[in-house]
Formats: sequence, C-alpha cells, structure tokens
Amino acid sequence: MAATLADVAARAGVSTATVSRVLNGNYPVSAVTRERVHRALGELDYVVNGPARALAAATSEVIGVIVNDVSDPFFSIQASGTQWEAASADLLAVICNTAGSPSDELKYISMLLRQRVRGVVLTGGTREEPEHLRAIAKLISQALSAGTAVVMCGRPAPPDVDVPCVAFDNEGGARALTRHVITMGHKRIAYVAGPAGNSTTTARLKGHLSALDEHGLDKSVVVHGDFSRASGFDAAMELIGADVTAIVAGNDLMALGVIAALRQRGVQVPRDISVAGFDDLPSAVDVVPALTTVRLPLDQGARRAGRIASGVEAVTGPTTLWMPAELMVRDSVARLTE
Amino acid sequence: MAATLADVAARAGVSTATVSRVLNGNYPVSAVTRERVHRALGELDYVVNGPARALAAATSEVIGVIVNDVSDPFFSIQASGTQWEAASADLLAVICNTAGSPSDELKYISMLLRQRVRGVVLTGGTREEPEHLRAIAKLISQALSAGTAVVMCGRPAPPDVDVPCVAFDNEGGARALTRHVITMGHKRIAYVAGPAGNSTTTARLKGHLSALDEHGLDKSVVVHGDFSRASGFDAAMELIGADVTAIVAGNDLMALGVIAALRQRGVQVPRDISVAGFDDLPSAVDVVPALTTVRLPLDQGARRAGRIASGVEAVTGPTTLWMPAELMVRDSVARLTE
DNA sequence: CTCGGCATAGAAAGCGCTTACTATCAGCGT
DNA sequence: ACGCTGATAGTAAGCGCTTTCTATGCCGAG
Repeated sequence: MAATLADVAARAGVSTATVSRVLNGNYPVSAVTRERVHRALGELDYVVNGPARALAAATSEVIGVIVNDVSDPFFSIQASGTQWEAASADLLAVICNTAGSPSDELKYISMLLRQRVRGVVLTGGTREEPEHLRAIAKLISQALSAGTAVVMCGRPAPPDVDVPCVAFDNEGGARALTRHVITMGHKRIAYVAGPAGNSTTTARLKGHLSALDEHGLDKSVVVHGDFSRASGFDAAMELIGADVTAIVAGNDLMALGVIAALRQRGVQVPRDISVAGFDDLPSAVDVVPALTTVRLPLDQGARRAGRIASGVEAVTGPTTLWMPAELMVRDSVARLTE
Repeated sequence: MAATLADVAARAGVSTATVSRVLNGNYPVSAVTRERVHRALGELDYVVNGPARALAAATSEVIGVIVNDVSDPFFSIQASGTQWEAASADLLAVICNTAGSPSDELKYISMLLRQRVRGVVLTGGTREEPEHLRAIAKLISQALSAGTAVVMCGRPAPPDVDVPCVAFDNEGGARALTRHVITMGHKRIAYVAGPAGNSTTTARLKGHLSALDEHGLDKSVVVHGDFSRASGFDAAMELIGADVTAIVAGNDLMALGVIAALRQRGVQVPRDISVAGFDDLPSAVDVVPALTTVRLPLDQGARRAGRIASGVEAVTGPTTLWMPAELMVRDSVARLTE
C-alpha cells in the first residue's frame, strides 16, 4: 500500500541507492538528481519504513525510558526531560510504565531490547531484592554487549555492571530536612517511609536516621507507606495516637495524605503537628500550609540521562554524576516554642 | 554480537523456519524438537530482533500515544490508561510529548508512522487552525491507508476523516458546573479559559456561556490562560479588580493558580470569592478549600482508546463514544447569602 | 504391499532499506 | 592522445525474520 524506496526510484528514474542517499544526505548527489528525487518523494507521500531501515543499518532511532508511574509527577517530570533531549537528537522516546512491578520492569526492558533501541534510561528507585537485581544486571549486560546504551537515573547500578548513573542526593537531602525539623525544636519525630526494599526509601530513611542520631533522638517511630497519597493518609491515621510533634514523609504525595488525614481528625498543621515532604512537586506550594520539602533537580538530571542515552553526550571519568538536593523551607514545619 | 535466529537454529540442529515456528507457536512442531530449540534459545540468550520481525511480518508490536504534556496529570492519567491496555495486548506503547506545539505533533505522528506502529491514539485538545487540521487529516489518512489504526481521545476528528473518537463531555460538564455556581447564588461570574483556538477550551467555554445565557447573566468577563497553573495565577491577578463573586477556571491547574493568587492578595476563598475548576485532578482534594470541579473519566476513556488502537476492541456503529462528565461539589464555591 | 493423506521439517523467496563495491564519464597533466 | 583522478550513479549483497511451497516420513486404507 505505502510507497517504497523502489517506487520512488522508479518514478524519479534513478536507483534505490540514489534515493537512499538523498534521504540520508551522506553521499554526494548532484543537484538536479536530488531535485528529481525530492519531487518523486513528495508526489508519492513517501514515508521511510523505520523497521527496514533499522534492520539494514543495524541502529534504530528510538530510546526507551522506564518509569514506575507516568501519572506521578516525580516520574513524569523525568520522563518529559528525557524525551525532550531525545527529540532534540531526532530520536523517539518510548516511555514505559512498570506500575512498580519488578516483573513488568523486566518485561519492558526486554521489549525495548527486542526493538533494538539505541539506549535505555531507568528512572526512579529500584527494588533491592538480589534476584531482581541479578535479573536486571543480566539484561543490562546483554544490552551493553549489543551496543545499547544504558543509563540509570535516580537509582544505583546493579552489582557488577558498569553503567553511567545520574544520582540524586536522597540521603543528604533527607538529612538536611530532618536537621531542619530538629533545628525548629522538634524532638519526637515520626517518619513515614516509602516501601521497604526500595533503594530510594532506603537512602532517604538513612539520611533521616543519621540526622536523628546526630542529636541522640528517638529513632523508633517509622512506618512504611508506598509513596502514594493514600498510604500517607493511612500512615497518619496510625500515627495519630503517637506522641510526636512532627511527621516527616518520604515524599510529597504521602505528606499530602498525612496533612489530609490530620485535617480530617481536626489536628492543625503546623500548629499541632508539623509535616514535611520530599520532592517538591509543583503542588507542594498549593497546599495549605505550603509544604516544607526537599527539591531534587529531576528535570535536569533526566535530561542529562537522556543525552547520554541518545549518544549526544559521552560519559567520561567517574560514571556517577551526583545531583544536589535543596531544602525548601516553607510553612508546614513550625518552630516549637514550649 | 547478539545471537540471531540462524545461530539458534544451528545450535539446535534445525532450520531457521523451525525456530521461528517455535517462537510464534502458529505451526505444529514436535515436542522433542521444540524442547531442543528452547534449550538453544536459552543457552544463547536469544532476543528477537523487533525491526526484522516487523519488516518480515509487516506488522509491529508498538502503538503510539500523542499527548501534550506527560507531566500534566490530565495527560499522564490518559497515557497511563492507554499504556496499560497496550501492555495487556502485549504491545509496547510509545508516549510522545508535543509540549503543545502543533509542529511537534505532526513530527511525532510521522515518526510513529515511519515506525509502522499498529495504532496511534491522539489525546487532549487540538489546535483548531484549519491548516493544522488539514495537515493532521492528511497524515491520518496516510496512516489509515497503511493499515494503522487511529483513535482520537478527547478531541474531535479532523474534517473529512473517519476515525473512532472517545469524546469527553466537556461542554455538558462546564454547563453543569456553571449552573451549580449560579444555583449557589452567584450572578457575576468570571471565566478563565484555556488557550484560544483549542478544541477543549472552545467546548468548555461554550458550556459555561450557555449556562450564563439560560439565566441571562453577563458573559463578558472572560480571560484566556494556557491551562498552566502560572497562567491561572496571572489571570486572577488581572481579575482582582473586577466586580465578580466567582471565578470559574477552564481546568484545575488554573484554578489552583487562581486560588494561590487570591490568597496572596488576602482574598479568602470561598468567603470573598468562589473558585471552581475542571478535571478533578488528584490534588484537587488537597487544596484548601477542596476544589469544586468536574470529573472526567479520563482513565476509562483512555483505556477504551487503547483497546481500539491495539486492535483488541473493534468499533462498531457510530464512531464517537461519549464519556459523561460528573460534577464534583466540594468547598470552593460558597452559597451567596446576601 | 502400495498409495493417499497427515504431521513435520527444510528450502528459499522475499520484506524495504543501506552500503560496500563497481562502473561511467568528465576534465586534467604530461 | 592517454591514462588518472574525482565526482556521481548503479549493482547487488545482505540485515534477521516470516511464510509459502516443497520434501520426507509415517500412518492406515484399499
């Protein structure tokens, strides 16, 4: 149905090689011939057949991006950044949603490999189960040996594979945040962590605990959620009896849930209990009180990762690029005056 | 580098045809042979070459989704729904971000066509400029004649092309919302519309104006934003002198901006001015006051579109599937008691 | 026994493109 | 004049897979 190179060649009275050269512009073609080919191209509404080109040239024009959940701003911001860079390199970015399922993650990675993508960016935290990490590692080395670039964005490289990583300072950011809460006079601080066994959860929790440690404070009040708003809501309900003056959440979504739960129970934030989040989502400033949180340069990091995966930027030297975290002090953490 | 079918065939001592048959399971292969092939497959870490398969079989395992902005929940929810359906049909969904640019939209559609995707879902409002619509229409008919399914989700079909549409009742929802505001006693109502020349803007504005019409109210206070939070903020600043008791926004993001601006100016919502949005984003309930808005079954509609594009569900009868809008009455619109 | 028919397996022809490699034909120096 | 060089164009060999068509056994029926 669709016109092929051969159709165009026939119409222009040249060989398919010539048409291909006009299309790719990597070989001299005389102006008059080129003009004829262009006319034929237009008249036939020719559209390159990507798969055929990929097969012949052994290289494709797509890169893949693995995210946990596109509808979570944390990920969609990164996806958008990576895609922007891919597009400027004239590549198509495929965004794949794992919905947090490790098996879907593996499935999508192999789908991408099967499509012989140029590169793959893995974003967000990873499950820390050894078998999963090994499975990922195996796929990655397969990819690498097939010439596919792999970049980690916001997650550590699995053991024994050498891939570039864009790392966000989750631990340092969490430490700075909890230090701030402590500075405001809080001594009994609860923590709503992300899902156990997730690399991001682990790093943030570690930062939080180390800040408590510095001041010899109680580290026992930790509950786990799953980074969703609903889980923050539930965690707060569970925490309402606890004797704490502040609740620090592992991310903004959960902090929002915490605030909603407290409000529903008539607990005023920050007068009665202070709340802090992490990520600095766009909506963090719309909540009342505006959320004290930590900003991560997600967009910038994701773009960097996108450039590496697209082959636009080469990685030299150490393969881990650290991105700093920035404390955003707003209104949800109050000074304790008693 | 990577193993090919021929490598596997050699290792298993069979022909490539047999391996292909084992892989696709659409032809009888004896149990012992199949077993041998499977072993060889595993030993060589064989991964199908997608492009080669697509070329030979003239059909790919990819569908494309065009969105304006993945980091906007309105779109990411739809993208996620479509992708979910694609994955259950064992297809890869490519999510493409146009950032609202018509030329990027065209560019992405042709990239998808070039990749010979199975289907394409176009989500969100469209620019209404005739040239753009014509260009889109042309690409769509090319796609259609190449056997690629095209589905519109939340936008009208361009003129003269017959494609299935999943339509959200923007006009009816907007009418219901403004009627509600009127019922609450408001008579001077401002409207912060989306960008001019956008199909969604047009439909929602039309619904709003028709409700005003029914009650003979003033229709003159309309300003345009671009659906972003920032533009809502600016619009509210502009509106602050105006003599209105309610501000209805074209979407929740702008409503959030409006509320932030009013708060900054010391105007209390809803005591001094009522505010309403549209879309019912997840964060609409976290704002104070909780946002009165309209819910669209985005996820459901997007999944439907995904199923059609994947070829799982055939469209029969009328090609436009209407999805209802639902008024969500919350706290940001107050009853006017004077 | 021999033959039609069935279940399997292989041979080989592409799918639409890229890219060596080869051919052609000016214009040039000697 | 003659071979050379350089600029263009064509030829044709795949890229890795699917699939049609063609073998090859093997069965039971005649």
